[in-house]
Formats: sequence, C-alpha cells, structure tokens
Amino acid sequence: MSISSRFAVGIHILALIDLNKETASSSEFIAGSVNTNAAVIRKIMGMLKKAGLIDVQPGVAGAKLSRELSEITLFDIYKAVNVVEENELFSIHDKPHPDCVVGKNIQNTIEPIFMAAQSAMEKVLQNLTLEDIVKDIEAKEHIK
Amino acid sequence: MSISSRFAVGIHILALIDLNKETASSSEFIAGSVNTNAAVIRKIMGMLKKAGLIDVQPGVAGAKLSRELSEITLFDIYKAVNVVEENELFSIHDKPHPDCVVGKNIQNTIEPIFMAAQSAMEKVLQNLTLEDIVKDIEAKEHIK
DNA sequence: ATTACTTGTAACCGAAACAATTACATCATG
DNA sequence: CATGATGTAATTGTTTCGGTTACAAGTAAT
Repeated sequence: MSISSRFAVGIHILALIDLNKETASSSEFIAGSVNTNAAVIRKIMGMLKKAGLIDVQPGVAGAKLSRELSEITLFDIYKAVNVVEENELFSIHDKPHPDCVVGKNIQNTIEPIFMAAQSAMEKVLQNLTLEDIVKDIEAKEHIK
Repeated sequence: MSISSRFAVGIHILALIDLNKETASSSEFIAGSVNTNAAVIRKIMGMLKKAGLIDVQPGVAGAKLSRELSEITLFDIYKAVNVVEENELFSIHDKPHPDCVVGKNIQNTIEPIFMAAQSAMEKVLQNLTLEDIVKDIEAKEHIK
C-alpha cells in the first residue's frame, strides 16, 4: 500500500505554476513536465481548484495560485487531493467478536493510537509550505 | 488508500495470545475473535513468526510470545506484517521531465519530506509496546 | 499405526483503488 | 466561426486486499 502519487503530482503542479508564472501553464504543458496524461492533470487541478488553492477558468489556458506561496501548506494540498481520509490512514478489522475480552475492546484501544500516529505524520506536512518547496527547487537548480 | 488491516489484526492476535495464555490459542480460536478466516490468521501468524515475535510449531495448537510484552513495540508488529515498505508510504510519480526546472528537482526535494513525515508516524509506533495495549484492554474491561 | 486435530501454503475469487487513455461537451477568444 | 483550452465521464489494465477452499505435512493420543 502506498499513498497515491496525486499528492506528489499536486505539489509538482503548484510549484510549476509558480515557477512558470510569466507564461500560462496549460494542462498539456504541465502534463509534459509531470510525464503523464493531460486529463490526469486536469482532474487533479480540479481538486486543487475545489479546495481553493488555484484559480482556473474553463476555456482559458493556465491557472494562478489563489494564495501566497507561504500560505499554502503541504497539508492543504494533501487534503485537497484526497489521498487519505480523516482518521483512516490505518484500517481496522471490523466486527471483532464481542464476547471476547480482546475482541470487545481492541477497537477502542487501537483507534486513538492510530489517530496519534496519523496526526504526527500530518503535522510534518502542516509545518511545510509551497514556499519551502519552491525555494528548495531553486537552490538545487543553482548548484548545478 | 489505507494501511492494511493486517497491522490491526496482528496486534489483536498477539494481545489475545497473551491474555489467553492459560489455554492454547489455535488459529481457529483466534479467527473467531478477530472475525475472519483461520487461513488469514495463519498467514499473518506466519509473518509474526518469521519476524521472531512468536513461537509456533507445525501441528501443535497455540503460539507463545517470543519476548516480554514490554519488549515488543507496535513498530515491530508493523514491520512484521509488511504493511508499508521502507520510505514508501508516499508514492512519487516517476520520470518527471528532466528538461524542466521543476521536473528535474522535484523528486529530490520531496523525498526527504516524505521520509520525515513517515518517520514521525513510525516513531509513535516505536514508543508503544504490546504491554500498553494489553494494560489498556484490561483497564477497559474492569470499567464495565 | 491409525485417528483427529493442527499448522503451513498454494491457488483462486471478487471488490476496490490507481493511473492512463479516449472521447466529447463546454467555454473563451481572435 | 475556428481554434484551443478546461471539465468530466467512461473504459482499461494492473495491483492489492481480504476471504475462501483445498490439501500437504506435522503432532499427539489412543
């Protein structure tokens, strides 16, 4: 199992829109950079739009970020592209036997632990913004 | 996407083996408590055995924990049942276009972030043991 | 040693998620 | 109106998951 690459692609899309802001980034152009089909990009951009991260208009090429780079966290993108449901990173077997000491209590015991583990992971994403990403890409570019 | 319930079931199995240690816990018995098929339990127990967490003998009913409750972390179980590969909790789209500033650098920029997020989640699991689970189950049982 | 019960596996199935692809309706603009 | 863009639905192949059946091989008691 693995978290969908929609998340990585979402980050890619937003970074590209910013770094290429002089010219319009059409879905076709972005698809070339990501190396996938334009329809895949449009679907993900639809999610980003719905989440209020970008502004796109039907028929008109390109998109713009709705907020400052520093105001878009990786967690915002993560939620936008819908890769992990709230408190459902870990799945729990359902209907354990209620007449068993373990079966009766295991879900209530495990749930808060799974939630804590998921939260720890998501907190890392909350503390990073697109600005961090873009600056890192620029830094790596200058080294070469 | 969601992390396989093998992890939750693995915890269930080990807790049950301990809490039921007066009598042998056959795969059939455990399957009843988990509410699944005995073959599923045997497959997961095979993984737990391979990881050195339990001792099982072909033909003889029941299993025993190989270590003390406090010496088995949730992370040990998590690794044993093979639900998430090393540094692959998040998947990254491959072959982004090398002639693009973003495509060229995005993987190197994102990878350490994804690793950090995964590590934060796994650290929570490392800090909890089967003893915590069993004690919590017992506590919940006494309230009722 | 025969019987009964167990573990260990392999094979197969249906359901769900992913990413890719094709197709087309809709919209904007020169 | 012609061109080129977005929006979206339908389809496909692949993979993973959990469940199920079947059976070989081991153990233990009689």
